[in-house]
Amino acid sequence: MARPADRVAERRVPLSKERVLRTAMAIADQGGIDSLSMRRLAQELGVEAMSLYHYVSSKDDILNGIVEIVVAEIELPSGGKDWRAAVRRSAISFHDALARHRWAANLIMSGIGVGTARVRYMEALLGRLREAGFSANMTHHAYHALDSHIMGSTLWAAGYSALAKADPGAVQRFVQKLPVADYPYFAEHVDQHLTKSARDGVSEFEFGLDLILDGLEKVRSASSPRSSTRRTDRPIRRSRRPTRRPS
Amino acid sequence: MARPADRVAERRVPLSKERVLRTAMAIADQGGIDSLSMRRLAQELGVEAMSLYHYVSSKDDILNGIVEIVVAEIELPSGGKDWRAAVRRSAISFHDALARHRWAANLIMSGIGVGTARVRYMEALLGRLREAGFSANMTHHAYHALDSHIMGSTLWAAGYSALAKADPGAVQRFVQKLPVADYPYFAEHVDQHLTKSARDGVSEFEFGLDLILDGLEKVRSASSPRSSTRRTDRPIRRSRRPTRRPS
DNA sequence: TTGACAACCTTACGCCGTACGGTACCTTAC
DNA sequence: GTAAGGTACCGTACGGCGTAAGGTTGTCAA
Repeated sequence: MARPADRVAERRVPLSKERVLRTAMAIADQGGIDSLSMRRLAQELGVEAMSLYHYVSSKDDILNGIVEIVVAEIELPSGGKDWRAAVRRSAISFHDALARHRWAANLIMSGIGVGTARVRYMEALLGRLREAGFSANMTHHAYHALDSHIMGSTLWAAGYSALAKADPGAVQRFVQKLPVADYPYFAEHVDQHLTKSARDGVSEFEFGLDLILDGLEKVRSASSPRSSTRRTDRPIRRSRRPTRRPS
Repeated sequence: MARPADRVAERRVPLSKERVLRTAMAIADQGGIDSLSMRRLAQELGVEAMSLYHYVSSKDDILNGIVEIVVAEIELPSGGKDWRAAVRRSAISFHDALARHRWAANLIMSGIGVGTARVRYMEALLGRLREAGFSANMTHHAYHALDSHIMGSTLWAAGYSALAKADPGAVQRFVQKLPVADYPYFAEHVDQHLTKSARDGVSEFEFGLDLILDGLEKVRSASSPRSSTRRTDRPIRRSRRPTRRPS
């Protein structure tokens, strides 16, 4: 087809895993995760689908990769006296990252692999909690309470906004169609979503987050009443050596 | 190519939307939501794929339908004085329903339609909160805090157990492979998941749930001080009752 | 007997992920 | 100069997916 000279001149940016992942993210950001197919991605890169397999091992590899990129965007909790403020900021940063890439939360939750960025985030948050005086057990619970809230909250918002984007006005139509007399509270709730003024400036996410943080602080101060910060009463238990047979 | 007589004798249970949905649920329960395809479902019913379209309008219709069935399994919060106990029981019931059908949480969160069972559940919970003395605004926030926690918590557990089921020992191998010295807290966290004894009998889900409920009760009793003369404001202890539910 | 109707099937289209096997170009060695 | 080998990319094909369009069969009322 094209003469060698043309082709040489044209395609001298020879792809890379980085570029593949960035483009995949862009597609997912724009058209949703379902619009990301190998063929579509290849097309975007001016290449055939199978060529991508020189840089990634499968589509799952791509999905893992773009999730890692999102997780890497999260601001890790800083050190210092105020554990609450540090954790709060990190959680909001997490929330924001997921809001920027609405497909990410669903991917994270659907049993995808844990990459280095994810481990680093968890390590930072867990460490920050331990450092603040939480016991190992309490830290475990605190982590999951925070993580659940972040994920659940963001997933809901993502689903809602996806629907609102796909079909604006669908919510109004839906609520007008149902017997309001039978579901007054539901109607009220939907109304609150439609008229943002009712939400008094505090997002649903931050409200729940503060609820959890307040509860945690109470537990923390109750369990270590006088000690200021470093009170690692228990040494960090090493992960068990292979007591079981290493496969 | 069976003869007419055979066919008449054999297939005289002529399908129905109910039967289609039940079978779809069974497939999803057993092999995960990805294993549910129209062809597979039809095969299970001894029928061709296109025949299903006489009972459902699309695959999404099926997904909506099975989600509704799951939601209908949730125990609605009962009336009475103790709003906290009522909401708590309902939340745990929700959690259990999602645990029985691990694909459901992901479907609910991915922008699927809201059916009557879902509306009924929301109405009951919202109404119960209002009745307990929460303001409209507070009820809105409380609902989302609870919902986020239930969804987030269950989604995480679903993903984790799906991975553990698909490849038992993957977690151990993963944690042994990473540099424990660099990620001591992460290693500790994983260890806590592997040795359930560390979890002292209170599930991650219930811990977070009680954190939220305690926080809500505090807000409630602060905003309506006179109505809290009942004994409901007991100290923040949670009942140590093990939520046993043989599935 | 006829004809309407419900229940179910056949075929086909355009997607999808990816296994397998090329081919074109670049670098390096002789 | 030329041959070898590696890197980057492409063509073809397979089995699966959801579903549009239309065909066939069995049942039953008129």
